[in-house]
Amino acid sequence: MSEYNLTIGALSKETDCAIETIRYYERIGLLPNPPRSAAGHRRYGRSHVKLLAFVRQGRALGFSLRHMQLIVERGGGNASCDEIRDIATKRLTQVREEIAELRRVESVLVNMGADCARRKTATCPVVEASFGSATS
Amino acid sequence: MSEYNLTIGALSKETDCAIETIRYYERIGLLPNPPRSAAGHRRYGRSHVKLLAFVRQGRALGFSLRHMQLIVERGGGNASCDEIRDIATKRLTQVREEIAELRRVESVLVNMGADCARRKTATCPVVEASFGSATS
DNA sequence: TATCCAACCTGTAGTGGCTACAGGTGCAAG
DNA sequence: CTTGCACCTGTAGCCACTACAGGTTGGATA
Repeated sequence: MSEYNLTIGALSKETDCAIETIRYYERIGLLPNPPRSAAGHRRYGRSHVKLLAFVRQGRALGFSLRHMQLIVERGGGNASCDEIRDIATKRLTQVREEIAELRRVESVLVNMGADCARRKTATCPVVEASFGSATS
Repeated sequence: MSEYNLTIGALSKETDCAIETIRYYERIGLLPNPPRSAAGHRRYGRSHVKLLAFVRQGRALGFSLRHMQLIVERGGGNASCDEIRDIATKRLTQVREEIAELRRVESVLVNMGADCARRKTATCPVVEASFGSATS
């Protein structure tokens, strides 16, 4: 039944999450304290793999650890869906803003490159333009 | 001539950069130590405004402070243009990768929202799917 | 059985780029 | 003369890790 046969290294490989990070998550209370072997080594089961994979997926989507903690705590509850959807919706808005901002950045960088390629003067035109002779 | 008549507060307003951040930049050697008034207050001139504005613009484009420091140091030199263009090119690549990644994230979030709206079960389907009954 | 090395353990400090205090000084207006 | 603001220094906190130092354990080999 209780097949806690995974070492922290094995869990790390399965979830593609660094060992240090797993211990960190445990320390901040995001992952439960796993059972220990006689020698004090952590032993994990399938449930831990699922939970950690879930957290990592959330992180990859840009949710904070605080948010993941909130979701995990409220995990099974029935009043939680709205709350979670709210978090997800906010994140979606944020992602779209970030994309818009990065596109602006992209175009600025492209223009910079174009300027740079056009005239190769002694002083970099990029620096020259914004920066002038301001070296104290 | 030497019109160092700007207080740190005035510089902060002109560059839209927090006072604490200005002092931080000075501490790490990115901004030069400005002259001081009799009372020990920092006094800035036009050159500082330009330099700080340049750094802030770089930051807004996603360059690290280390990079900005490098560019500022090499600022007037003639061998610097290639180096700077190299940094900018790398950043452009990175920005494009970030945009691609955020688009992936966006679509995942949209799907999540759709799932969520479709069936409002007791347990959140998002949590249910990835997370199962893993609450230790 | 002795030995070796990788994998584990704890605890602490460092990263980047700020941000937020605590506790003090200076200066001008009412 | 006292109120109140802007400034000063120095330190600690934030997030999410990451990187040690210095020690124990587990399993394979000689």
